[in-house]
Amino acid sequence: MRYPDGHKKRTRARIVEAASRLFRRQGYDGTSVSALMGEAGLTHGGFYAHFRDKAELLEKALQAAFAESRANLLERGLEGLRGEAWLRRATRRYLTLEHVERPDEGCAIPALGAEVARAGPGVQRAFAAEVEALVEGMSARLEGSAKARRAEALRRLTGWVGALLLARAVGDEALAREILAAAGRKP
Amino acid sequence: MRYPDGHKKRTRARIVEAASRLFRRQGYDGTSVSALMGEAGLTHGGFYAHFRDKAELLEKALQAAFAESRANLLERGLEGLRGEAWLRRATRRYLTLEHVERPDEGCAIPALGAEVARAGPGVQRAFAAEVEALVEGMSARLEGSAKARRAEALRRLTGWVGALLLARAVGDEALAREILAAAGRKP
DNA sequence: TGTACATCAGTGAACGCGCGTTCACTGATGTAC
DNA sequence: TGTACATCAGTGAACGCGCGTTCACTGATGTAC
Repeated sequence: MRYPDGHKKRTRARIVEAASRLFRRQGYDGTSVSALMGEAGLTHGGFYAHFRDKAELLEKALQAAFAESRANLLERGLEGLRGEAWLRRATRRYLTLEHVERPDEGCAIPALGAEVARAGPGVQRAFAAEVEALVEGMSARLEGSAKARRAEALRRLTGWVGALLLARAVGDEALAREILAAAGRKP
Repeated sequence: MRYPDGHKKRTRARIVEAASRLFRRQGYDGTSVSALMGEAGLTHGGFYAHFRDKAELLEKALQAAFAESRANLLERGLEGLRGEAWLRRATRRYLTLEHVERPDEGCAIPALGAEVARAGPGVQRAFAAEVEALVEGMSARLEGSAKARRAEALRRLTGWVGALLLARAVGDEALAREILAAAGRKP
């Protein structure tokens, strides 16, 4: 081989990371293959040596984004927490103005959910599997029966996601703050 | 004039209605001027006799969609209801599988929120004004202090929106049902 | 009542542009001898 | 150690296509006389 072992693999990872950020910031349709290859320090032609098509990259980019979200919500200082203690800290971490303003480093659901809803079955399956993994992780931190924990995980996640989506769309910092605060309140 | 009074106004309304449905179903970027004029029974060239550009139409289409949502959530049999009675009925109306499967007749927030977040200030201002009107209407149906009512309206709305977005994106009817049920639960 | 004209909503060809994808090629490197 | 060669990740021109927008034109109608 002319390149050291793992060279292509690392390039591929760079493309996935660039796509993961750009798709969340500009949308999937709003990000050209050219732009994302440029962000990874490459030209557009080489793309198809790494991926079948742009949709396949979306699957990989979603997986990368969800891995970040799971780390943010379940790890990074939140490892030992359970029940209300975990929920309070995770909620506070999700519902921030920084998260509203930096979609490229944030949760993929508010950023790309609507486009995934219009995507092909491969993308939707990949997305659903990532959601399942996140919900599983959240359930494991909650208390009560398995059924109640899963329902609460889903309910909390959808509340977070809707708040972020709305806070971003109104384009008004004061209203965004109010939305985050309302969504973070006790029931 | 060669056309009866109000002819152009009615054509314009037809374009707005077609756009309102198509944007929600296929996204703003995913709907061409040609496609939406065709849906309104016209050809693409006439578009600019009615609107400055495609973004201006998005504003009008959002206003039309929000008017439908306010009617669905605040009227159409829900006029006299207050507090828990209204909330239960409105929640049941929003969190349905039919709403998941028919975005073109549904709420604009899960369908277009992410694209509005990336749109210009005109679109965002129009969107924010419609959200304010909806939240105002919801607050008026709730009980407690003005502050508490507004916070609860925002919290409920974001919960609904997130549930619909997630239920659509997973592309799996069973999981979608579970998400809707979890989001509709009592806290 | 009948005819010529002015109006203007709507048509459709054309514009420059950027998209996703393909493909013949390049050139830096590891290997063989 | 030095040289010729094979490899293949990455390049960039080219493809057909559909986009948003412009603009000269059309033709059905209301109005003037």
